[in-house]
Amino acid sequence: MSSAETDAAAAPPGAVLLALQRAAHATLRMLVTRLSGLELTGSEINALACLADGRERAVGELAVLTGTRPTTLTSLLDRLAGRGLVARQLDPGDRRSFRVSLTPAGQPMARAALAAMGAVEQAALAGLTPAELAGYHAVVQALTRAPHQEVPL
Amino acid sequence: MSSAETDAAAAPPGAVLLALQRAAHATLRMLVTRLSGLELTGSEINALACLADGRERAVGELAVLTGTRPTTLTSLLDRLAGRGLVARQLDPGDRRSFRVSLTPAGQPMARAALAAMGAVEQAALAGLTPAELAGYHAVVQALTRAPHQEVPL
DNA sequence: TATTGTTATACTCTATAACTATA
DNA sequence: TATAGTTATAGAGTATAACAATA
Repeated sequence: MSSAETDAAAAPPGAVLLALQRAAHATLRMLVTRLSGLELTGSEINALACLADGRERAVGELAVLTGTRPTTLTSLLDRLAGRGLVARQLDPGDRRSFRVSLTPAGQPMARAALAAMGAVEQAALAGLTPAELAGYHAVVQALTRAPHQEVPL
Repeated sequence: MSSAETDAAAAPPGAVLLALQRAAHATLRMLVTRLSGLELTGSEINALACLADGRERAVGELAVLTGTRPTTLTSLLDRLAGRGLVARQLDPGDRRSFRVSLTPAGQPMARAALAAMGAVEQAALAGLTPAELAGYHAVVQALTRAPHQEVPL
């Protein structure tokens, strides 16, 4: 009974997060390369892909989806809005909040961003099993939701 | 026979990479928070953790390990060297190349960085199975090694 | 000629804190 | 009082191209 639980995070400590950083950097560069014709940065691709389903989101919601902070999104959205790809509208229900949405010009860009992600995934994961993919999602979700605690040294 | 292969990258396209970005951002912030007493950025933590085993590495090797570019590492290593945490020495075997190593002051910092990664992993992954973790590593490695091709739109 | 790493430049990402407006 | 988001500022990350030294 001990091995299943104690081995879960075993192997060299840090290997999970080091591999995560490498993969995140590598794939983001792949996306920027694939979409180089669109002149988008990695974070812009990430944000557009999160909006590709056509649903409006508050800035804070988009920050959660992209893994960034609202502060970061302000300038990123300024840039996308300046290019006419997204629009910000006051939320009538809570007028402190903005609803971010794709413009007609932004929709194909967002779909292209999401499609590029799908293409990278297909190219990379063709030989893997559904069980491996399910394990991946379980681990990544657990990491994302991990306690964000400060631990004094 | 179709499902195992066709489903590997199925589910919403982009879900794998979007989740990867969220997890990478979230965990990096956890590490910075945990190690806030050490005044290290996320990339510095990542680089130090890669050096924590005590082995010297060329700048290019460290770039591969961290998922960054040599250009990025130059200023990062300048900063760590300025704080006396790492040293760069000419490689006698290839005098174009630098060997990067931890100083005595850098070693405990690097060990702390790696230990923080291990702590986040343990906190997050306690309930997961070895099979899930193995699936995670398979997916992340496949993503990292994916073809880095440019695909015209 | 090709490669390693740095330098220079410009832009993007990020964190912090202060601020506005709204709840 | 608390929250959503922006603004301001400063520092860190990134890509590109040009460069030096070495292979």
